[in-house]
Amino acid sequence: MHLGKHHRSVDDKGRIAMPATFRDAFEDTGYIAKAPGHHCLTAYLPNDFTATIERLESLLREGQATQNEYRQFTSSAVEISFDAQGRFRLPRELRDAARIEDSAIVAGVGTRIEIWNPDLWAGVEADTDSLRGERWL
Amino acid sequence: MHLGKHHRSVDDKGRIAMPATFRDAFEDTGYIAKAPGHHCLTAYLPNDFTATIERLESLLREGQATQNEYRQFTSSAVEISFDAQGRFRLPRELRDAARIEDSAIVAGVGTRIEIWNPDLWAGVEADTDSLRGERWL
DNA sequence: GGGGAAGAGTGGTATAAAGTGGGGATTTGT
DNA sequence: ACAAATCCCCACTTTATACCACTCTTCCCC
Repeated sequence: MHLGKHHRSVDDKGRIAMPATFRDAFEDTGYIAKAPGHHCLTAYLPNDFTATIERLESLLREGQATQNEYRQFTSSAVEISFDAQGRFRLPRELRDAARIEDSAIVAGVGTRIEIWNPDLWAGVEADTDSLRGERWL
Repeated sequence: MHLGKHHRSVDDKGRIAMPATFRDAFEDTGYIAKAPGHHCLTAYLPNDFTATIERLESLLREGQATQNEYRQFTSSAVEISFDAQGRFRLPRELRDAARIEDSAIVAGVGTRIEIWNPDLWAGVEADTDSLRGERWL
């Protein structure tokens, strides 16, 4: 379970520090992929990523997902590794897709970890219309 | 598992650099064949290629595939080898079939590696109709 | 509460690897 | 024998990786 929101700088080499609270869950590697719609990126633990791929491949075999869907997800994904300071590299392709420049929000979203452009994340927090917590609190 | 998308130049000798992340999976050789429909090419590791051929031959024996299907796939395939810089040669026949001229997209698509004309690949990414990630994320 | 140690986050530099382009020898086909 | 294609080197540029240095916060322990 991933919780908490962290602001992180992204240097000109695309390096970004994984918040320490999340980093402990990764052993050595992890995966980053574009979220469908590309409003943000999603970071996966190795096990979660392979499980996601298998779920998608299963849908593909059943004809419930398309080859292009599979192409977009797999080709957007990259394996990451951490340097001695706990940073990983966010390829330019992914930074551009999520409109991330020199800083980003790394947010624990329960089952997943998302990486956002700070301005777009502000939009998430401003969206109070859909807040109807009385249904689940 | 092959992941990531790479833009590569194709020089006038038909040479193209296999992205380093994929190249490590090939020992010395690999195979390239036209993908059915010929919108792109598919690169296979030696083991994957023989497995694919065997799957096709099995379908052929069961009458689930045609001789012409078998002819087209096997006759389009070429064995590739890498030069000291990690490049392989894409024969003109295959370049023409996939409309590849002076650059190409090499994409890791999970179980396979595909080689695309950049404009045609843009069509893949523009196909967002089928994106319904909520089913598998 | 103050001092010290450890951890987290950020920035820069040096080195290695990846990608690209080209020349020239050798082979192939006509 | 000639032209075209292929192969084998070499050279250069860009990008990624590994290291090192510094600041700031947090957490102990005295």
